[in-house]
Amino acid sequence: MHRRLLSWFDRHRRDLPWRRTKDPYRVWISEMMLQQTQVATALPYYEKFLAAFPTVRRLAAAKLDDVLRHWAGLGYYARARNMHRAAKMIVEELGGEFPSNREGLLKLPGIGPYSAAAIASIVYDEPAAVVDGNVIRVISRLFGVPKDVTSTDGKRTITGWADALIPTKRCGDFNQAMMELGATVCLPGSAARCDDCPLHGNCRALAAGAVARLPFKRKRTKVTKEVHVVAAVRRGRRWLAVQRPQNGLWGGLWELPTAVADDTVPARLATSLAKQYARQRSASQPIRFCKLERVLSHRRIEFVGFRFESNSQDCRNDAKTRQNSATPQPSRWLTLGQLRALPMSTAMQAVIRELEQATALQKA
DNA sequence: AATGCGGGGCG
DNA sequence: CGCCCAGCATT
Repeated sequence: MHRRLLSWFDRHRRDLPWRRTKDPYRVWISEMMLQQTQVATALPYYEKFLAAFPTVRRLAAAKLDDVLRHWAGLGYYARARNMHRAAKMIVEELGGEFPSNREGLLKLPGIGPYSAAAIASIVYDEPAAVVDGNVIRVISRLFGVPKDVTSTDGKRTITGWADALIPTKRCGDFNQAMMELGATVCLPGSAARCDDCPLHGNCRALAAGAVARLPFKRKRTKVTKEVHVVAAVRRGRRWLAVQRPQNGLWGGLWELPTAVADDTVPARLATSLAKQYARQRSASQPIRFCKLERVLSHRRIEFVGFRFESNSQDCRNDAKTRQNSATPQPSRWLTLGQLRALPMSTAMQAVIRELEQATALQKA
């Protein structure tokens, strides 16, 4: 496999300016530019940047504004700021010499696992495997990795394969070949050009007809964050429970009066909830009894619960479902035991457990 | 483990 | 236009 890949690389490698040198400074600049950035985008910047800052000492001596000016348009400007800082560190602390191994490179700002391995392997021939987006794609297909590559476990698996594959000779070329394959042949989705791939005989995804589906990535269901305010209103031994609307989240389940917090202060929102559902003109001082988080498939909800003491005596209508214009949802005054018998989301069950503990503590 | 950080390419 | 791409630092 190494032989096939490297001979393919020898024949098909793109002639890129940073491949004509083993100067660590120039390789470093290229690797910084290529983070999250395609070759075609970085290309016009590379020579101009090096013309302005031909050595690490010149870069270190430059004004940050000047460095940023030459970076303008490339994006992720922290890369330029980190490069400037790293250049100063190299000049002032390392006598102008680049760290000559992965370990030392990793200490520089802006150089993480990928860049450290890339520079160490290309410049110093250190057998450190790179894992970038291209390598993730190639390896996930080659070995048919069924795991979500955005997860810690999936990333560990890919890195494990990469470390196992890295040869002791031509390490830099091997790394570049893997990335080149991903960038030009083993393309995302159905753009993959498997007919042209030097490893098509080794590829489990190709054999299984799964190329277009790999690498597997968890759907980025954008998780929205919400704060739900809960009002626990007590009259003697009974608490006010309401039923949620039939449609939507937790449709038809019961709960303590709850509302999605907007900009208002949670305690104020809870107070207005308490007044509305208990049909009172005023409410007691809110006492916070819980703050807990529940993660659903598409949202992360923080429940903030407040307890209220109601002074009205009218609390014996527990069995009856009540309807009125102010509270369109059915509501009941119930003991904790009765409350537990109602269908409720696990989130609301957790809130009520907190409520029980808080009131038990209060008695004790 | 989640989030912010740009800009380019795609359909 | 919205969606996908994907290293590092920070929290």
